[in-house]
Amino acid sequence: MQTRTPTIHTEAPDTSGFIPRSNSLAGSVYEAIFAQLMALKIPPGARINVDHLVRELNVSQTPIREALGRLEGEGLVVKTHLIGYSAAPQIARRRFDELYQLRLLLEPDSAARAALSMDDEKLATLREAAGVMGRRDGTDERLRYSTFARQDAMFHDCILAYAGNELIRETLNHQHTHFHIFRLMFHSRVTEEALDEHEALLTAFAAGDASAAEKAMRVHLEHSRDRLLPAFD
Amino acid sequence: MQTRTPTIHTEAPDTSGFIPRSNSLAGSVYEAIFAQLMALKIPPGARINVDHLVRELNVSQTPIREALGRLEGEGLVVKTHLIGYSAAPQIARRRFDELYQLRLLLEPDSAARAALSMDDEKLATLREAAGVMGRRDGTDERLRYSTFARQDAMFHDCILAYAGNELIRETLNHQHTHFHIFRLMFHSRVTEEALDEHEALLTAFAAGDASAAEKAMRVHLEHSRDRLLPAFD
DNA sequence: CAATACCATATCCTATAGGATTTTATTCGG
DNA sequence: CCGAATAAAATCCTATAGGATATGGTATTG
Repeated sequence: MQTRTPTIHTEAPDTSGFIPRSNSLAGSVYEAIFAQLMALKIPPGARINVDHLVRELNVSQTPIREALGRLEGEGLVVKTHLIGYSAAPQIARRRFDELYQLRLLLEPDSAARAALSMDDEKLATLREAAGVMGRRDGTDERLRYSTFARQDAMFHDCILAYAGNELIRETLNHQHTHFHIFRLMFHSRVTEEALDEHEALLTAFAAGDASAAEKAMRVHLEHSRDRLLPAFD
Repeated sequence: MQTRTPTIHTEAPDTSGFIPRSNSLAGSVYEAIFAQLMALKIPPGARINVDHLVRELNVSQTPIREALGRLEGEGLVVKTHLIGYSAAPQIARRRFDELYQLRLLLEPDSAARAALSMDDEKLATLREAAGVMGRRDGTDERLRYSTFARQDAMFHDCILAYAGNELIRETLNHQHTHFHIFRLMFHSRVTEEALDEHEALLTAFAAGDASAAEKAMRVHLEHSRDRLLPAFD
């Protein structure tokens, strides 16, 4: 039949010179739902109706179920038999503490390793990501936070990349997905402190000082945690 | 129509007093494929034919695709558009190193925390899991390894449970899945050393000595890594 | 003999239809 | 007025069918 006209061709531009395998419908659906989760269009805990998605994305049920299964495997979605899918529940206080405990075990060490392998090019990239130049005021609060969140995530991810352990990087990025949703829910205000802490890290990196980088990262994470903690009141 | 008779009723006994929602077909299929992966019935890198599974499990394609999607989200299965699904490739040397680096960052700390919250009951459970009594010889090599692998996994998981951080526990268990497959591929022989190292940990736990437990775990992991390293030659 | 083109098969991908179960709304009785 | 039972609707779950694409073998040609 094939009378329908899928409206969600994401079609990644495949920069890395591979065979341009056009992505499957299931893959496109996955990205679409993922985006909705990240943008809080589907809030935490809300039910996800398959039929609605059928009409909205103009695609049949099968690829949607496949995509939802994948999201379930990643922990972003929960399935209950004969009830259906729903977005993963809001992060709880306990999980929040556990996450920062995990970050404190992994990221300071990664900062130290990154410091040891630092060079001018990497440093420049980090400076860019740190958003030192992003201190402009006057923009509205929402855009301001959105910019900061992206920069902060990029900054930390760069450090993990330079540390050289892809497994740790993937692990933390995975958790960051949940974390991002949490932060969005609370519209946590951006403080200038975070940027100062980033600069402290940059200074350590510039000097190639591993132990200083480790310590700076530890301080940064602890402050970050304390800044977000009031959200649970 | 429903003329078929599914042959894979796993039907978990739901010990934890919840509503006895009989698990969905997709869930049963997931468990069946998962078991085949863990038992190396589907070796790493091998292609996974959906039609074969249809005939083998006597179930239609849809729940199979949903289950495969979930396995993909967990990283145990890889999908290539218009090619199909295949089991995740064998763990590479690099990933092996990264895994032990991750474990060395997380598990010693967990051992220390577990030591602090130790009591008689937990200690008894750990002794049980440590397999101190499992030193019997005479059994065949294969069963012997299988027993050890299960005990070792249980032992480490118990420690993580007592450490109190569920997120870390989940993270490591997730990785352990891949690791298990790796170990099975190489039929790595069980040495008595591992059991000695477990006993050293138990001693530290019995004394409630956090730093001793941390150190013992670090030593155990490093030795474990070195014992498996020859597999890459 | 080697390389290329072509065709048949296998496999994947998507769409549609129908049965099973839960949820919700309505009605009746206390 | 409240609670329980019943009926209807919504939703999920599974099965089947057909189109699209890749793979592998065979024949043909240089």
